[in-house]
Amino acid sequence: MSKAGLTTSEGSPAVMRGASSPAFLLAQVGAHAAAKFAERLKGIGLVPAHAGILRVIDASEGLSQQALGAGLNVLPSRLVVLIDDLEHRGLVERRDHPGDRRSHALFLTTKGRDALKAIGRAAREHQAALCAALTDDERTQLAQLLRRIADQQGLRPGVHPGFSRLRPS
Amino acid sequence: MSKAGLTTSEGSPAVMRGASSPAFLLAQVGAHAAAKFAERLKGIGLVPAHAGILRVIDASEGLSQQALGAGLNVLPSRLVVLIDDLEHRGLVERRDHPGDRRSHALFLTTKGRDALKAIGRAAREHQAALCAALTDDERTQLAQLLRRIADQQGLRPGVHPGFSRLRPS
DNA sequence: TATTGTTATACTCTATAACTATA
DNA sequence: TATAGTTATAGAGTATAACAATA
Repeated sequence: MSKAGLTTSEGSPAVMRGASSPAFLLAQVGAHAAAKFAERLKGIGLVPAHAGILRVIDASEGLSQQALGAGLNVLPSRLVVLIDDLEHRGLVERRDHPGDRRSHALFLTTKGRDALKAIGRAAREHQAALCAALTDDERTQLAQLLRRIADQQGLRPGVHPGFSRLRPS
Repeated sequence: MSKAGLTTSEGSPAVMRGASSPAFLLAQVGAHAAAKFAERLKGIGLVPAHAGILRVIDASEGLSQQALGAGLNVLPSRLVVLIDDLEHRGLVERRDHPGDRRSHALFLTTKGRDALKAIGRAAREHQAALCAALTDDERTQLAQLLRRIADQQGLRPGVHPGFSRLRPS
């Protein structure tokens, strides 16, 4: 008994005046993309922040938690529990830092590198599903446009502003 | 004394293998866009969900809260406090629904319509700032690519999946 | 005295469930 | 009995601040 039809697909007039602007679509599709990727990671038992951490440690082994947090824009207190997770699951190892007994040196285990590969597969599947509507050329085109926005806006490559606030589904 | 350089802009190798993929960029730039827009709305004293509510009420006045919630994917309990906000600030009015004394009919006040105009201005400024790196043609091009993804992914026009989890700054 | 990692606490936000008044 | 709106409660997640060990 829809008193006013919003549930079904009727041509809504003013509702979407701004809804087809690049800015709104960007936020909308971006949130969808992040949620879908988080959903896939959940299948591996990880959250997006875990993936970011594994990726950065892999890129520069022996990293301290301080440096890791700075690179990913994650607070130290939050890092502790995230790394605890990864360590308990045997993906990451905290070793003594040579020269500074306060800090830890972070390393990936073999299991951690396997997990990283699984994440890579999930990312590729995610991308294929997300961009199913586009040709290869169009995907490149889209990436180039987005990269120019990202550069101009001063976004650091590989750093997701919303690492914090992303949950699956 | 960066033990491992992540803070500054050194050519990072494996860190960003996937960081320039359309999928990651989409999530990254999308989150940035949403945060920036929320920041602008904060200047008006609103959160993104408020803007969505005003927009939908304007599109179909006399709406019930039920219908509104269905249209925006917002839970009834959450709607109550959001509409309370808007009513206390004199932007929205809850009138008796003719024919069903359980439900309310929602209307925009003059102040509410003014707020909507202010939101429109904020949105335009936001878009100009966000897409500063692109020409008009490129913005259209970007919007078209995003719209095709949105359609194929089954996203409803005007409905932001992350209306919930967006905070300014 | 400053810094690394850690722990404890408080705060925000969202969802779930109970409740009322109508239908 | 079911539904609209409301209220209350609990849960998840994050940030802030205090703390111990080391520099």
